[in-house]
Amino acid sequence: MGRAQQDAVSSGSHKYLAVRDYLTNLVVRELKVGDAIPSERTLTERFGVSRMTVRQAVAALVTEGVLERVQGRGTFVAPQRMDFELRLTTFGEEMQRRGMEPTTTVLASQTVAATPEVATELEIAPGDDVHFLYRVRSADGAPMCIEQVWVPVALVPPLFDDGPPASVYEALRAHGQAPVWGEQTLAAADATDAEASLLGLGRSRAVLRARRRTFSDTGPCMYSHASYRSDRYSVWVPLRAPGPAIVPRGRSARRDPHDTSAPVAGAHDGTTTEV
Amino acid sequence: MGRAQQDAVSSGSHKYLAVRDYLTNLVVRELKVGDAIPSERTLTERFGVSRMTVRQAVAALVTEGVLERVQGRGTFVAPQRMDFELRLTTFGEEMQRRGMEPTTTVLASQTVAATPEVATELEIAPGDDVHFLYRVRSADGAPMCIEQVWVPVALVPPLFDDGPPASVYEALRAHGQAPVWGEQTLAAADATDAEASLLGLGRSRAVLRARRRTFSDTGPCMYSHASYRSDRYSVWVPLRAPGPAIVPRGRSARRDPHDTSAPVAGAHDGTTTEV
DNA sequence: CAGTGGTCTAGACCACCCT
DNA sequence: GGGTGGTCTAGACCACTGA
Repeated sequence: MGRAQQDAVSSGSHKYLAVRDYLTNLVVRELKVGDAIPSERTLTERFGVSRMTVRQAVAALVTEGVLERVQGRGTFVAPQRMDFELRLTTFGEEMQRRGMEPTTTVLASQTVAATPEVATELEIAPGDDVHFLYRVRSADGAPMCIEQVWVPVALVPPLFDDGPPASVYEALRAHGQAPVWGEQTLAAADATDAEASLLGLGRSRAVLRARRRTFSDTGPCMYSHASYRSDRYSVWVPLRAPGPAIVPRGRSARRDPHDTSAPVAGAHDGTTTEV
Repeated sequence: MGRAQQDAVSSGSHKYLAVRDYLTNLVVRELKVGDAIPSERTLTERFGVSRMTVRQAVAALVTEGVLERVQGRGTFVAPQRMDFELRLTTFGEEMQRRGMEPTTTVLASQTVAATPEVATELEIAPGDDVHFLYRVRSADGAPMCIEQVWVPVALVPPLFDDGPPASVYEALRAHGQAPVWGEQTLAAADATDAEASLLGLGRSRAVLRARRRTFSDTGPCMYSHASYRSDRYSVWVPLRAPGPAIVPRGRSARRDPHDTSAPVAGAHDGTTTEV
């Protein structure tokens, strides 16, 4: 390893990664929003690399939204993005970020046979065993939502061995099925009597229903229903201007470049009309 | 202009744009998902440019999610993204994409004084004149949602000169206030009597409420409320796993690189708890 | 004016995939 | 082995910004 002066943050073997990590640390540790980073030519000298290499590092952070370039002036720390997607977080994490105390009442925790709906969403056979968890989730002592969760037993047999986990996502991570992404459909609905009673609803019977599929590297790992009190919960969504969509001509007979043997999801553009 | 053989699609003066546009057309017109594009070295020869230039063009399309590179194999048309954000579209566009016939009943179209709420959202003074449009929007003849729209008169005085426009977004575009992005809060609610009657609700009184701010280059250009029938409308949202956020140390005293004199939106992560 | 990022060249070697 | 993308160099000129 004849690399002598290399920055302490050197990561891996690629030079642009060293530069990128240096910049990342700079942004996290020293700079404020609006501050300029060292110029590309400065970085070129400091790291002894060519300018294209520096630009590759900077470009990566620009793509991530961490930096922004302004021609003629420099490259600056970008104003913090407001998380341009909903995050795949647990109820507990979500509440803690808001400074609220999450609590949970478990109504049921058992193994059941997958209903057709659950089986479809989890891409398993109807009747297959699934872990089932049924909970009321509260924030600062007041009921916030009712949640039903299904996880294929075949995927993670010992998921509930230590009793119902406080966080299913945590449990999945611990068993090598870390959630990677998800999709969720939101709709308004009238609370059922059971929901109204569990949530302590008064006159207002409207609830926000979320049906969520969570995916790990290997496919769907969890399906869940949640009904939120409409007076305590809303969802913020950013909207992007529709660019002139660039869409390929059709599906090729060839396989995917990666062997994503699962069927490719069709076009989807956010809103859904159910007729 | 001594540019002789240049591709017919040549756009602007930059070479990488010519390559990018060539590839865009290729994807739109000839290729299917999973097809390979010409190799980088092939493009190098075909356009008489260096490889870095070709890579810049390809990189742009990879960033957009149109292409994906696979080392050792080639670059391929990516499976169609399922629009990883809600789109900023008009009601009409939305319905037409679903093959439904949109119709509109205008209940009111006038100039009114901004209420405190509207003024706040539009960043104008309470009492300032705003264009106001109040409509019932239907799909295939059945009421779908009720919509109220406010646009500052000072921003686009002649907006309603030709009567209420079929599409406010179109009208804004025509008057140099093209919508660029937006933000929207979704919540469930119980329909008011007026809403129930206009939407033709039966027993189900739940509606999905969307409060939306739409921004043009210069700031907020439109504020709107919409109440959707819960039995005909739901929203699909993708969920990304929370990455290790890279966050700058704090706000700099300096001004933004661009003179975004509007205050920077605070951190936001999708869900909102209203207490 | 000097300094910045934006574009571009004409090569090079490497890691990886497929045959 | 031959082709692909991934990384990298050491320059160059341009467009734009700010003093």
